[in-house]
Amino acid sequence: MPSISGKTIGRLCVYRRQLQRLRDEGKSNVYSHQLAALTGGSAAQVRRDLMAIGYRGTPYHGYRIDELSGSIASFLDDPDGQEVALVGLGNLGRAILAYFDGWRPHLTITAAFDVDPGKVDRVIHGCKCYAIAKLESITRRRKIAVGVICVPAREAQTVAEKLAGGGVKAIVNFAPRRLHLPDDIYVEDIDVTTALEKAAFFALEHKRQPDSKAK
Amino acid sequence: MPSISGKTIGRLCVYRRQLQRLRDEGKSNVYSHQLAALTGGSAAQVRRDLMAIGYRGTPYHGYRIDELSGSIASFLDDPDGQEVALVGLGNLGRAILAYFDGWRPHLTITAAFDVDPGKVDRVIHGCKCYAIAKLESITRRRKIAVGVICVPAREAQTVAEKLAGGGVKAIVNFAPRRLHLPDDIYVEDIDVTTALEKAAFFALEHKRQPDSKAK
DNA sequence: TCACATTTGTGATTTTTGTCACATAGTTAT
DNA sequence: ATAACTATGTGACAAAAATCACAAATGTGA
Ligand SMILES: NC(=O)c1ccc[n+]([C@@H]2O[C@H](COP(=O)([O-])OP(=O)(O)OC[C@H]3O[C@@H](n4cnc5c(N)ncnc54)[C@H](O)[C@@H]3O)[C@@H](O)[C@H]2O)c1
Ligand SMILES: NC(=O)c1ccc[n+]([C@@H]2O[C@H](COP(=O)([O-])OP(=O)(O)OC[C@H]3O[C@@H](n4cnc5c(N)ncnc54)[C@H](O)[C@@H]3O)[C@@H](O)[C@H]2O)c1
Repeated sequence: MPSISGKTIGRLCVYRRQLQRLRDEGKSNVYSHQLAALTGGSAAQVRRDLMAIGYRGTPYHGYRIDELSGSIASFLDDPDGQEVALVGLGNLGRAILAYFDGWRPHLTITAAFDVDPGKVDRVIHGCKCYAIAKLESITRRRKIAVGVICVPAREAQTVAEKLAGGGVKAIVNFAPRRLHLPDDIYVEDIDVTTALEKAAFFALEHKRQPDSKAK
Repeated sequence: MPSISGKTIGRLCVYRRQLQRLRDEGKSNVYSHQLAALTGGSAAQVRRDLMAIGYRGTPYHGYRIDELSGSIASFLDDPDGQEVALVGLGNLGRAILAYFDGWRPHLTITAAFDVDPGKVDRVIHGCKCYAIAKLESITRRRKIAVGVICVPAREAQTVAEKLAGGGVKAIVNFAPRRLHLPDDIYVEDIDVTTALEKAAFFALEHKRQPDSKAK
């Protein structure tokens, strides 16, 4: 079975976003090399990725934006929609809640959890905050399969286990800790600190060798 | 010249963070397989990465935590320290500012920029906010080489060009837009939306095939 | 109609990344 | 000593990802 790579999935998300933008601009067709320029890849890469989901363009006309968009959507999205649980309403958690508030209807953060009694039972950015103790029962009852972890690093593992216990199958983890979970649970780490340190390193390289053209 | 891969750089940052934690726990030595378990890689991977920076452990004792930590630091860090400029003090920008406030001294966010007159000239989370018009002159004068973009997507390209114009050499970009910049400027994208959509996809896979053991 | 330009789809190839496996070296126990 | 362990460093290998390059398809224009 020709399973599809995680990198391709990521790029498909990016393609789709750019397609939406092109459609808003009134375009109806797009070439692989245009999509490549917009997303920072190569034309061949784009074609390979689209091949993976079975959508076929037509030579000379490229891809029909609406069709391709729909093709990606039917590949990536749950037609019933998906709910997301977010744990930890600190600075980051609230920023994310605000950002995704009113987001596309098929993927919505519909439950938040925190230990802080000052946040529990309030509605924040359109999302009800529950006590952490209710996490497992609520995710299980509502069949929530996606979680976001925005709690301090020390709490991350515990929270991850609760999410897993509540039937969550995929987690976006902002805490700088490797989560130890059953193999069948997908974890996408977002490590802001590492990203910054990495950038700092490349800036430093630049200072160490003021000439090189390396990317 | 045996240039070092970006992936290795990223992992070195992660190793270092875990080393610090181990040291705080009073440990003085660590084995490659322990570091691997802590960071989610393999022991061989860890050894390869450390080989890349030239640090050598000793069989049976593994690596000395303080030495290795220092080795990584001297490889990654600017001994003079590095300043970072953050642009866009919205929800996300402020969360990041709060998070890195009082961070390790060698990498500090020391200047923030925004268009909003309500934020300009105030000090937020220990960081002075300047008018966006002053970006290029301030980064240039203070030789700031690292920037973080937290402005709305539509403004990201313009801001990126200003950063580049001010001599910034590496950028962490939170806006969901591919930045078009000279090749010698490093860009690290952090795409939260894609991360969430990707996680949602894998959760969905789970629902589509309730059996598979795939990671 | 036919030469020519443009773009897709994909086999072949290259480049990058990660893993294996084992010689080497340090440690312990007898 | 020396046998038995344990862990590193690294050449050889395997897997994954990206790129190349070209046949096939589509449109253009004389
Ligand atoms: N803020 C950032 O920009 C940023 C950047 C990088 C990483 N992170 C990571 O994201 C996480 C959150 O960061 P933050 O700045 O929002 O922290 P924060 O301290 O502002 O917020 C943490 C929130 O989690 C809640 N919490 C604590 N323990 C909990 C538990 N067991 N169950 C449920 N809720 C709990 C707290 O009540 C608080 O609301 C941290 O792991 C941090 O390392 C944040
Ligand atoms: N908040 C999140 O969790 C989140 C998640 C994913 C991506 N993002 C991305 O991060 C960026 C910021 O998100 P946010 O939620 O903080 O948005 P926000 O609207 O809360 O903040 C944007 C800030 O940028 C400032 N700004 C606007 N134009 C500017 C300019 N030209 N120069 C300087 N400052 C300018 C605004 O005054 C405002 O303070 C966006 O691109 C968003 O797509 C945010």
